[in-house]
Amino acid sequence: MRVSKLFARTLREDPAEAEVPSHRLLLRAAFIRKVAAGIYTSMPLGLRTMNKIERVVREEMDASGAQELRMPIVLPAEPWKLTGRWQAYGDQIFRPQDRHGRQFLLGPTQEEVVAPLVQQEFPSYRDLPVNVYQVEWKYRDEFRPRYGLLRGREFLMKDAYTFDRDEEGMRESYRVMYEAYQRVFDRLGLDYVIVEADPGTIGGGVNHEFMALADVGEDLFVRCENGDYLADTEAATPHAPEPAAADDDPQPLTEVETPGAVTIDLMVEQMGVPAEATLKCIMFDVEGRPVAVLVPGDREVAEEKLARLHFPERVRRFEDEDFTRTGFAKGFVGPQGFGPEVAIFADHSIRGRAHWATGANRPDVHVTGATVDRDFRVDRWEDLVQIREGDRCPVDGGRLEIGRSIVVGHIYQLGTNYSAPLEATFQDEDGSQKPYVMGSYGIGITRILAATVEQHHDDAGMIWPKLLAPYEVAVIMANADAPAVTEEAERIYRELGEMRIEAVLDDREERAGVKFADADLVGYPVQVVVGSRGLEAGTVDLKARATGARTKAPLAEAAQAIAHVLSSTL
RNA sequence: CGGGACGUGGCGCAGUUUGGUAGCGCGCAGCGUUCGGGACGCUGAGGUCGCGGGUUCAAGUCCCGCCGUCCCGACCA
Repeated sequence: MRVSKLFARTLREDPAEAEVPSHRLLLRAAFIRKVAAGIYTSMPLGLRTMNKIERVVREEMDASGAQELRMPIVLPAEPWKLTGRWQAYGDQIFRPQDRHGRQFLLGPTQEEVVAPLVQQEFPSYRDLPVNVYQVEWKYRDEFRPRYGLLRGREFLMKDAYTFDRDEEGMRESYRVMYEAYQRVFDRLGLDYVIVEADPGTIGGGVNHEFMALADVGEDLFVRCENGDYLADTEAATPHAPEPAAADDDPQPLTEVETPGAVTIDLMVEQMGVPAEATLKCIMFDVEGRPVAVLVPGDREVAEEKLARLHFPERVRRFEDEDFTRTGFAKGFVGPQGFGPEVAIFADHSIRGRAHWATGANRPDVHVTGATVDRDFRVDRWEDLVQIREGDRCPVDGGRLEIGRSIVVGHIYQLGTNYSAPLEATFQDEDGSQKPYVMGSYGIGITRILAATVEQHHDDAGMIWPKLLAPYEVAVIMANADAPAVTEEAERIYRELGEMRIEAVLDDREERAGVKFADADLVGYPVQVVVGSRGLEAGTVDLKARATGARTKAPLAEAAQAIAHVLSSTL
C-alpha cells in the first residue's frame, strides 16, 4: 500500500474526547473514527489489525473443534422472555420494533438463538457434543460507554457455545475451550491472568475471566501475595474468621440513644465503638420481598453477589419510598425481631464477633450487645462483602493485593440455565428428553485491539507485535524528490511484496520528519529509511519500532535484511 | 439513570464575565524557498457559533426548552 493513497489521515494533536492511551492513539493514527458515543467506524488500518486478531481466534477455535457459523443480530424477543434476560438486561439492550410493533432486540450474546438451533439440527445424544462459534457485532446499550473501544455499545465479539449430554461432558468441553483461550491470548502477546469470576447476567456457575493487565482497566482482580489465588473482585471471597464464642464475655442487649446517627461514622462517634464492631444491616428489595444483608460496619455489601444468589430475580437496594412503605427505620435498622417475611442474609465475617452494635429499629436509637441466635436469626450465611486490599487469602491466609485489568475473554459453564427455560432438549439413550448442558465462551475482539495498545505503546505511538500490525514494514522515502531514492524505495517495496511481507511505501510529498512521526504513531514493527544520505554509502537504515534498535543494511540486500530484522522481532 | 463539564471551519482552542464587523494554531488549496525526526514566506478556500424558541435596535455572548459529547458512580467482551 502506498501511504499517499492510504485512506488514513493521522491527527497531529490529541482529540479532546480521548482520555486513555488506546483511545487517543487509535484515533490519532486513524484506526477508528467515531460515529456516536461508543460506536466507531473501523478504518482500513484498524480493520486490518482487527482481522488479524480474528484470524488467530478462528485458528484456535477451529483447532479445538469448534465450527464457525453466523447468527442474526436482530432477534425476536420471545426466547429472551423465556430465559428472563428480556427483564434481567433491563435498559442494557437495544430494542428495535418492526413495522407491526413486534419487539426485537439487537443481540448482546446469542444463547437464546443457538440453543433452539442446536435442538433443531442435533436432537440426539448421538450428535453430542457440539461446539459452534461466530464472530459478530454485539450490542449493549451501556449506561456509560467509555474509553473508545474499551467499552463500546457496539463491539465485535467471538462467541462460542458448547452442548453436551451431561455435566461431565460440559466440563470436558469447558476444559478444551479454556486451553484454546490460553493459546489465543499467548499468541496475541497479551500480559494476562485468568481469574474466577462473577457470572453476571448470563447466569451460571463456574466461570473464568481472561484479564489483560492494564493501568486503565476497569476490572479489578485480587491476587494472593503467595500466588495461589486469583479472582475477580466481584467474585473474590475473603478468608472467613474463626467463629467467636458469645459465652466467653456475655453482654446484654442494651438500647442507646443516638440522635441523628444514621451512618456508621456517626455511630462510631456517638457510641464509642469501632466501625468493625458495628453491624451494618442493609435492606434490599427482591421482586417485592424484603431481604436484609448483614456485614460488619467497616465493610461494603457486594450487591452483585447478592444479585447472583437471586438470579434471575432482580435485586435492588431499598429506596426512600421502600422504607416509608415497609416502616423500617432508615439509618436505624437492626436484625433483632425481624419476622419470617424478611429474609436475613449474613456475611461469614459476622461469625467473627460475638456482640454487635446495630440499629434498634426505632429512629435515634441503637443497641449494643446484639448476639447471633440469641437476639437475631440468620437465614443464610453467604459471602457478601466486597473484597479489599489487605484481606486474607481464602487458600492460605496470605495478603490479597488488587490489580487492574481489561476483561478480554470470559467463559462460562452454563449447565441447563438456558436450555431448560428454552426447552432445548435432546433425546438421551433411555429415550427421555433432557436439556442440553451448555457452555458459553466470549472473546472481545475490539477490546483486544484496545487492550493490546494499552500494553504496547510509548509516547510516540503504538508498538504492534508483527502478528497484529496492520502492515509489518514501512518503507520511507526520506527525500521523495531524488529519483534514485524513489527508484530504490520502489524496488525494495516490490521485493518485499514478492517475499509476501506486508509493507507500506511512504511516497508522500512530505518532509522526512512527518513520515517518521507517522510511522512511529501507527507502530509498524520495522521502518526502513531510503534516503540520499544512505544511498551515497550504499545502505538503507532499519529501525525496529519496539526496541528502537537501528541498523544499516547494504542497498542490494535490503529486503533480506528487513526480513531478518522482522523475524527477530516479536 | 444520578452528579459535573463542554458544544465556535476537518482537528485543537480563544472570544461569552461587560450584547455591537467571528478570531488564532494545525490541517487543506495555489506559488516560491526548504528537504533524514512533525520547515518557512506569500496568497487563498472553508463557519446557519449544536438545534428550537424568547428578550433586544442588535445575540456566539442574556433567558427557556431540547439534542449531542466527555468525565465521576452502579453493568459487561
